[in-house]
Amino acid sequence: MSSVTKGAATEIKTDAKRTAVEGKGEHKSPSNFIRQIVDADQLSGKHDGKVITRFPPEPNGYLHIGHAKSICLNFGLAKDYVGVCHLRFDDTNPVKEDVEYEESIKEMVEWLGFSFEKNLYYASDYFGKLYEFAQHFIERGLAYVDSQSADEIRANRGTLIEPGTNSPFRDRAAEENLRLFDEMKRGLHADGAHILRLKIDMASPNINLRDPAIYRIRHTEHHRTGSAWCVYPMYDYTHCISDAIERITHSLCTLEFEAHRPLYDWVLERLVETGKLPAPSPQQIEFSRLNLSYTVMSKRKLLELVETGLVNGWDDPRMMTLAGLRRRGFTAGSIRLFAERAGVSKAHQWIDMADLERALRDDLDATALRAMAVLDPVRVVIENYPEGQFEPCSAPVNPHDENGGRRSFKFAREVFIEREDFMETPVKGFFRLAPGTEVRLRHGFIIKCERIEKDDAGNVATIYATYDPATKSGTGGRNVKGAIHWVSKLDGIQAEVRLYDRLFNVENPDSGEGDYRTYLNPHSLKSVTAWLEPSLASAKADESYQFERNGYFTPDRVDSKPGALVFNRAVTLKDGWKPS
RNA sequence: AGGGGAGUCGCCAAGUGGUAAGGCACCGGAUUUUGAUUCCGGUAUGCGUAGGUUCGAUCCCUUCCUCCCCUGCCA
Repeated sequence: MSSVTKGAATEIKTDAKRTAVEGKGEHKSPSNFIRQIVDADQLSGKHDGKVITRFPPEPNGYLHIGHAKSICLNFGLAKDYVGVCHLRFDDTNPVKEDVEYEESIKEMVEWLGFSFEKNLYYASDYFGKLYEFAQHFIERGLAYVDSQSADEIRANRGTLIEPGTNSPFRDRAAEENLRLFDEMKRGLHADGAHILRLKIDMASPNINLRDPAIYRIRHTEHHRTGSAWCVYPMYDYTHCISDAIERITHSLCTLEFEAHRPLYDWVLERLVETGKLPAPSPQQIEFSRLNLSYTVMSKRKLLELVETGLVNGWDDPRMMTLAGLRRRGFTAGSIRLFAERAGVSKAHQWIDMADLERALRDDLDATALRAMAVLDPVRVVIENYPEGQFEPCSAPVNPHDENGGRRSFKFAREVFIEREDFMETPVKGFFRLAPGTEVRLRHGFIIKCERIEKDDAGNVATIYATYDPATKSGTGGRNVKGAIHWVSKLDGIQAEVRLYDRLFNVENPDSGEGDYRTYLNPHSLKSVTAWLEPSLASAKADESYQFERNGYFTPDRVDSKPGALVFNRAVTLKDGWKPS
């Protein structure tokens, strides 16, 4: 039987491969071990051909790039198999959760391009059912109320190499357990006075099976159920049951839950065998977490960065939160592309920040609107161009889109160019502007540097040049090797541009050697006043621009206002110039 | 009386008995009014290690090594 399954699965795989090669339209994701499991289940008809996954965040913080991987995996898998993916809030611990987080999570999942309108669930909606099931476990002698203190329980749990010892309350009669559990629920006991535990095996080599706690007393308002409950179910007990209630077929989670799977299965098996839950049960499958170089990802550290003011909030453009990435100028498409390129496996994944940046460039090159902007301006005076006149110039809004229209700007006597596009004594291979040499002002004319003027500090203050009237862009005249961007003083506008760099200056600030905060990059944010071409005056947040030869920029969704624009640099363009 | 996982190119990652896909990075070359993009071409005699089985091993068996996770009334 297994060989039949295997052979057929191979055929399907071959099919998928052919589609990927031939298919111009629908994009097939690459194979991975999870898809193999799903393929096998499809073949055996285990779930009647259905694929139902879920993304189950606890609303206790903001989503980051690591969550994006999980979101793309779960929603992507459902989409590819014509199934559905639930968004389920795992809201079982009211002391840590808040609607603010819930709203942010929903917003970000939607932003990433995934829909959950008809598939929004809450673990808290199952509190009633979960409580009934707990009584059921008690009645069957599979759960008991433990009245030991937290310290005692910890001490009796044993260690990694020594078995635990049974609680003195382990053999309480079912009736008494039921009564106590009811009292716990009715608020008759203080936090910590009692706890409900599954009765499994205190000597199990898997510590998760040493009578795990499944209900604790918490006299706390829950953001959805208010004060209806004062006992709250715990993760291991809640998650598997929630999955089963929703008929999740494949429950994907990260590697650290591997040791919890036997518990996941234990709970469900016992509920299925008495008909409390339907078969087949969902299957938990673990994959490796995403780690990114030059950043930290743990909720605790992210929170610390925000609270100590090391960054400006959860949506600081340097943060790897989804809110931060969006504000920085990352597109949803680029994050989906990144997640797909990263892939899924059980091996530890250490991905370079450069890969994220590369995905953004790849996504934006095709669609970003083009404009010229001079970030570090130096003045150029065209001495043979009369004052008070101008020459209209234009350029495609997007060179990859012939129907995208054109933008206009004016060439005039005074323009600004990038300081780094001029060298007084050019190194070998430099083909921009230098004394006596020519360069093209992109979309404009060829100019020649005649002489320069310096300020008291010895910096170039003004470049005096002449232009060749016969070389206007598009007229088919002669050309030169270099072309640089520029903005004329006549119609250019000024704006703040924020230049971001990685937040940390070491690959793994989390390595454990010293405080990660000592590795903060002091130059992660630099603000400049730039000259922009006039078409940028109407730029809006959520629009991505390529500042030609510079990088991709987007108006800051918080600080940018009409007339007082603020742009964020999401990423630079690749710079292939290496002086040699 | 510990248990559970992972090791395939610089970074990811397919393949799982028939002689190492792909992406990113990198290196050439072509085109280019963005030193971008695009396009062509190149890049693992090798799959942590040492043995074994086999006509044939990344894949099966055994040894060893390295790394990660688990002792919350967090998820």
